[in-house]
Amino acid sequence: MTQVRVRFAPSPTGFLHIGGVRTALFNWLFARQQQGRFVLRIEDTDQTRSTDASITAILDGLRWVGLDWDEGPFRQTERVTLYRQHAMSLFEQGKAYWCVCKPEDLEARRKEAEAKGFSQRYDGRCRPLGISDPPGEAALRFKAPQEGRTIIDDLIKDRVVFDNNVLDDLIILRSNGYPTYNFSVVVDDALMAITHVIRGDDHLTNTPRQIPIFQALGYPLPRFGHLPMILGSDKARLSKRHGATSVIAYKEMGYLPEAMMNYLVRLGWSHGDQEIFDRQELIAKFSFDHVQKSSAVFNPDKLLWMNAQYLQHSPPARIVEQLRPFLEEAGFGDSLRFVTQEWLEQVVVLVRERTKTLLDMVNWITPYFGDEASMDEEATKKFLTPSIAPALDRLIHRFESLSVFSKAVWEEGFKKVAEDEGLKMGQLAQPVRVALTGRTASPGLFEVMEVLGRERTLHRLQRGIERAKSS
RNA sequence: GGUCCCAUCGUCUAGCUUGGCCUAGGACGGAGCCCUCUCAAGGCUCAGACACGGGUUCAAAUCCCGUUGGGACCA
Repeated sequence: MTQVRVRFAPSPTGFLHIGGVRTALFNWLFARQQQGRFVLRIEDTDQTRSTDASITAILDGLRWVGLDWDEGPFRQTERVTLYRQHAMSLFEQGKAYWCVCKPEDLEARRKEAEAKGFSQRYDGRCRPLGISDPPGEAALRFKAPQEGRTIIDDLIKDRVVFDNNVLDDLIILRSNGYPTYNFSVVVDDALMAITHVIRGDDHLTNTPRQIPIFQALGYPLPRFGHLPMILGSDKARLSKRHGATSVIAYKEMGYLPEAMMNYLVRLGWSHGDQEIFDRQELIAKFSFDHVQKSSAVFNPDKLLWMNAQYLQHSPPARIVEQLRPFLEEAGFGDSLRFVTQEWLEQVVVLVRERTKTLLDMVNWITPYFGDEASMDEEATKKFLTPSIAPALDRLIHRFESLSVFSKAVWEEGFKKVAEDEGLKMGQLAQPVRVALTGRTASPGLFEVMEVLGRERTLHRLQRGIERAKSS
């Protein structure tokens, strides 16, 4: 059994998008499951569109989601001589020929063929010429097979059959000396000994063009697997107008990479009814048998739900780790120096079931920093009225008289005061909530007190009374 | 235009290989109820799909053919 080798081969023409991440993920999962190798290759031969910034963005994106590669990143621009050598070797073996057709002539002939309703492929007129030393501008064309059929036993689509007579002699080396996409891919996949080419199904029709090149070059064929595309809500290919498509944008919006991965893997793959998978489970359970053949619509709502699930169930320490940069960003850098990891974890547990992103979480955590809570005007006006002041005052005295500070004891004290004042739980709870957090919505009151601590709880209640009296 | 791919709730999907257990299951989203100190979370309930038409068969979401509709690639 030879070792499984897969690759992810993005073009560095922008950020790393959702679709690319999913392709990378499926490759990565398969590699890890098979104890194979995951190779990263940057297809940057289109120099007009490729940028270094984009390469950086792609690597950052992959690192963020934790898809680590075993080899590379290799850059195609550093391998151009390799492609030329292979192209020339095909020429020397009579498997490729020089084509001196001018681009404008090709275009004219194509137009004509189109008008007459004929096939628009290259007519092969330079093929019989046998030019050995082209006079000027010339491209090298591959002699594609003209008869027979090319059969792909696809890992996902099963058997796909193409008649070879639809293939034209595609250019492998342009007149400027650069290889074309279909050629450099084959040379790389062959030389890198890729055993399984797992890519988007937009490449499915490229595959019968590539297979004969592998064969002509004398390399063994990899297996192919063509993943369905990801679409936007209007069923068109996912693009910017459907919202954020860069993974890094999701990082910035406060998504956890593990939630992103879990969401993406379920987009096209399933394991019965299971929705939540940790990484090890995914590696163990992943199988091409259960990859969907049809394309899938990206659903931001479900991703948000998935993120909320991870926020609720991940170890608090993990969330704090992911949350810290967001707190810094929000201006809590200084406050962070005065709180313990333990306290932060406690606050995370306090608020997490009402948050869906780390950004949400920052907002929910805000009231627990500092001595004072920032007061929502409307909430203050509504609940901190002069009439509630006596009850709050009584509450403070009650709390102060209690020898222990604990959730259970303070809750008991609170209920007693409410009863004595003839107030329903809710009538006293809302004013207290506003006094403690500045807001009308918060976690359970006594959990809040626990996180604030005895002194700050009393202090904020006192301030609440002042507000109530002066309103 | 040519070639190829695809087709189960609005969306992601289970089921399809090996027809019957499917009056089609789960999840997101939606509606409602319960819980409740607010907001959530959670629990329960409801609405919601086998694209269409032919076959094959005692029996089809499942097999075959066609149609329609989406999509990709080629330039």
